[in-house]
Amino acid sequence: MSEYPPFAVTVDLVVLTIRADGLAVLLVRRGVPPHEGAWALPGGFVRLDEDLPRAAERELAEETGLTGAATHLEQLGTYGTPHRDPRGRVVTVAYLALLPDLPAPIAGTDAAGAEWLPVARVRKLAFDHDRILADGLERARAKLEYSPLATAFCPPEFTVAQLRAVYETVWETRLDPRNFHRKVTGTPGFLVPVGRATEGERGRPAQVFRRGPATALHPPMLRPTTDR
Amino acid sequence: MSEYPPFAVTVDLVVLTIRADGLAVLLVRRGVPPHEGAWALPGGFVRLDEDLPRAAERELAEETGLTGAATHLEQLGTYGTPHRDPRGRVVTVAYLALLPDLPAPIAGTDAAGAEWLPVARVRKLAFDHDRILADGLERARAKLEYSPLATAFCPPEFTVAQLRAVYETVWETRLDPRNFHRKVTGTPGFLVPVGRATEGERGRPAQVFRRGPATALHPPMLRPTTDR
DNA sequence: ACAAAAGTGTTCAGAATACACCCATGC
DNA sequence: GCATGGGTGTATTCTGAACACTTTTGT
Repeated sequence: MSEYPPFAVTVDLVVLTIRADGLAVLLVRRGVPPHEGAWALPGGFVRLDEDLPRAAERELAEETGLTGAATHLEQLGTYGTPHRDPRGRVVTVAYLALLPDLPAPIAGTDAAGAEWLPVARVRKLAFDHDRILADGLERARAKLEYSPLATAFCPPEFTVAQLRAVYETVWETRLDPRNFHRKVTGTPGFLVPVGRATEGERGRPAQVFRRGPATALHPPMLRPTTDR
Repeated sequence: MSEYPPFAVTVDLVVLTIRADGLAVLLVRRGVPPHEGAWALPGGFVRLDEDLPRAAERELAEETGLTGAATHLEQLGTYGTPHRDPRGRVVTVAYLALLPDLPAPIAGTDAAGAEWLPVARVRKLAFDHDRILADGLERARAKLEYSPLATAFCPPEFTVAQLRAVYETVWETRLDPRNFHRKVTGTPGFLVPVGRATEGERGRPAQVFRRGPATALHPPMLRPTTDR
């Protein structure tokens, strides 16, 4: 293989979650050049014997302490402009991960500087990570419409109101609670009732659901027509 | 960079067009090992100073003689399983290209063995190209719904009937010509009338259109509910 | 005149929206 | 009781499917 141009290959992660202050992305502060001190997406080099999704899972585990089971992880795109990394020719495969709001903070992380930052407050990221983050957000927003992906932001068991909060946060809109309820419970395979209700909350107790087996939503959830 | 694991990076192309016998993909017959003699997607190594989309364009030009202007080219996904190529660790960035049916056959091509093959007749491809092709087809089918991509299969000027034929071919369905006409002409930015009509065809002459400025379709075109 | 394809009008069914209203809990 | 949120019913509006029908050409 020495006859072919040698590239370095990395994976970078757009890890999104929903917190009290809105949609947040996991960022690390770079401790070494290039871009020392700048915020960046978590990521790292792919090992020679390692599959790409596995490398993404490994990085995610290293940064968050999560053993990926409960999470959604999908390939977002590949970025390989020649001089995106001053160290040499680095091609990065970006992955999008969606996590529920974690009760425990990030534990056992490599990068001591890892932090959740509300996406609205993200400024200048290292390399081309601004672009990658923007693509990840766009992907997430779009996929809420026609896939059951919103459940990836929820814990294993959740209420319709929690799910609605996900949509409202990611889309930055308000949705009618009554029509939303009818729609999600009426979409086959989206939600399966656990048969239990919440207790100790204000107001009437809510039914508890788990994610259903559907992989696509028919009909899709529709964003209010802001004529995007 | 010598401290990081060296990868080879290639681009592979899923080039689709529509011909009299249906949806067809551009394939080359491999002249050298591995998989010598097998059909494969066109592609090749990315140069060290070359951007990824540019590498894809270059390969497309080499295989088809096209100077990409008129075509649609988008990144499809990246495939990097450790042993997908027996020569070493090769990560390939796949691109999806959609072309109108070319009046001239493929000229000035490198790979003498390049040929259009109806997608229904494709059998065993080299490497993991079966998977890449399947992903490309799925992407194309899905994007016809919510993007004006179907026009990429048409020449610069075309009729509603030609556009409908694209949908019917890619989706393998029949669409009602009358409702289809109303729908596409009523979707803002999809089509712009040239102000001319066809001549010398059977039946009433058809208005001629060009692709409009829209990048997404609202409302989307809907596949007949085969309950995918 | 006839066949063929383009394009329009009309009807009907189902989906989205808006919102009145009732239900079940904590305080 | 009252506030709070969960959930249902219903009228209205909009969209898509079905299809009868008219228009404009070639033969």
